[in-house]
Amino acid sequence: MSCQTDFIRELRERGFRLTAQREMVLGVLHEIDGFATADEIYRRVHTLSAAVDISTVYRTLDLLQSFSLIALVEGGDGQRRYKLLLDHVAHTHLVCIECGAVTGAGLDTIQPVLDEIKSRYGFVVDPGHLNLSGWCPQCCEKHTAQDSLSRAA
Amino acid sequence: MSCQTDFIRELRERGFRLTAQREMVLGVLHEIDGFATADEIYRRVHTLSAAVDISTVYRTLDLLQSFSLIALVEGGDGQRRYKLLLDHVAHTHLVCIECGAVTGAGLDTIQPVLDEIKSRYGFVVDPGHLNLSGWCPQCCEKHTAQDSLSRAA
DNA sequence: ATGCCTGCAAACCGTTTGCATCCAC
DNA sequence: GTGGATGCAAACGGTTTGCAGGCAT
Repeated sequence: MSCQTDFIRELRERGFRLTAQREMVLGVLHEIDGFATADEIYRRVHTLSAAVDISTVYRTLDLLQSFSLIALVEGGDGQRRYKLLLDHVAHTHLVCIECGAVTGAGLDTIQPVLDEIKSRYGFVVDPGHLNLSGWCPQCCEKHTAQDSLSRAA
Repeated sequence: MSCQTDFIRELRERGFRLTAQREMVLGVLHEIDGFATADEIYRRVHTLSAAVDISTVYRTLDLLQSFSLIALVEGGDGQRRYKLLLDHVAHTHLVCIECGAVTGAGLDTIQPVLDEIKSRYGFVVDPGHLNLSGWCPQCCEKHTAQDSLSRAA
């Protein structure tokens, strides 16, 4: 896996050590191939080896983040969700407010917006946090149905 | 203030009561006219009347949210920030990952992106959560300076 | 008078941290 | 052997909740 070798190379270069725990966290992230909470990652790792602590998961996630190997979104429910960045292309993530589901989106139209933001406000949008909140098709349906109900009441 | 009357009307209509605490929270939100954490709001309210609890602030914010009178962003620091929605126009907010500062942005280019998302993914972006994370001009400067330092090391 | 709303305090939960031990180097 | 990494457990901080008393209606 290229991210695996990336990770090991980064570790070596910066003088960090390669441990079984770090390999397992990375493996699980790769296996999930999408956003997952620290707890979900922890539980997956735990099935591989019971002797892995949640704090180690957090510390490894911090490490991966410092290597820019993962993206994170702040879920509306107060939990952070992590995802392996398999490529370094800017991806947009659509985060559902209701159910927390995250969908990846390839948007051709987003770049001009980012350029506009940079030139007008000097604000640099982080490609690793390119997230938009709203309602996924399923919840959107429920939401609008609810709205018309409460409006009728 | 129109939001004040909106609020009172909503309260009356839904059978809720108008209390001094709720008025104070709304007043402070109006005074701030930008994003603030629950704690910041609490402290401002506290100067007006020492006998107001943080839990009441949270409960009032929940209420305001259910009335769609406030917007909220999940800060990168784990704190939520709230803002009175004075108009119902879609505003974009630029949230700094480093310092948590929030800047409002009027973007002409954003609408085509939202349309594209809706038509391609059926995902409806919430105008109240239209936030982009990244680095504000100040932190951006620090960040890039740090990067070149660590790269040099 | 009624019951919604509040203050208080404790619980909650995701995340972080201190420290003794362990193991990759 | 040495110091970075781990597991354990406790602390932390923002947010939520249960409950008895208070006040808007």
